[in-house]
Amino acid sequence: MLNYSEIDSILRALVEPTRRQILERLSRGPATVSQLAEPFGMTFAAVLQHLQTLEACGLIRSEKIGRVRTCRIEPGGLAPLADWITERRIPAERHLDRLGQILAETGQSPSKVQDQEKDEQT
Amino acid sequence: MLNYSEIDSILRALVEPTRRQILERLSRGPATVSQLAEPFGMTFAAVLQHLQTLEACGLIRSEKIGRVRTCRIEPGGLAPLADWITERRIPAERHLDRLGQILAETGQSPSKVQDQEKDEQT
DNA sequence: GGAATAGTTAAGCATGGACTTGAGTATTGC
DNA sequence: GCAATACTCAAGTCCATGCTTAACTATTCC
Repeated sequence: MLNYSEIDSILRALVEPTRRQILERLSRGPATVSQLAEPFGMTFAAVLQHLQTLEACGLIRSEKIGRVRTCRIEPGGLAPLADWITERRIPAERHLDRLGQILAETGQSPSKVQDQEKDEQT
Repeated sequence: MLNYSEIDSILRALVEPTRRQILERLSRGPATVSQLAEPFGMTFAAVLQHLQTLEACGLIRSEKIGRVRTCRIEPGGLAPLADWITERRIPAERHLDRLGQILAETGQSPSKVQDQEKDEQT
């Protein structure tokens, strides 16, 4: 089973538009904190907080050489969320398949079919 | 290009743990508002607000028959987010591939390779 | 028709998180 | 050494959002 709080921290990181923009910028190549802060109409400190959030949940990685910190995408960072989505899409689609199948076979009312499916929750 | 605010509304919906739990419950089959509210230690009205949020961004669908509203998963609801993730993973991985390739071919320092890649931003 | 049920809406409170300010530290260039 | 650069940290403000309460509507059962 997947780590619940990992998904939580990734979603909390991605929900902020500025952080998504930072990710887009970094997906085109590494950048320093100054370079990342420059295009945004906000303070250096604010961007730094976003970077810390992104790094804390494993979406980016950074390395400080001298006084310069360079940030880059953590390649597998989005994998947990991608997996979470996959896990939630498959049951939903299987459910639909079974529903359609049973309806076609028996011609029962949808409510009766739903009652049947309740019993098979795994 | 993908609709920016669609991703935004989906992420805002998913970031709330209660709403993710509601989705998990619904992925096992349809449920009424009362049924969905029951397991949560919060008021009916609060759960209703979550349901409205989920429906507004296309993650669930609901239908009212008589005085009972039945909710179910909207099968394609997570697709825009899944696509967004895919689009962001591929460039990141391609970048890594190119970096490795160039390093292997030329034996240059990583910083020089990064400078080259900056110029080819599309 | 009237009570019970199922849901809906609006207003207000409380908390979390984004952002700013301002002060501080480490590194580099002269 | 000292000024400039690049970043770091802490405290405080402000606003969005989750939750509650309370009043309301529509439907069903007797």
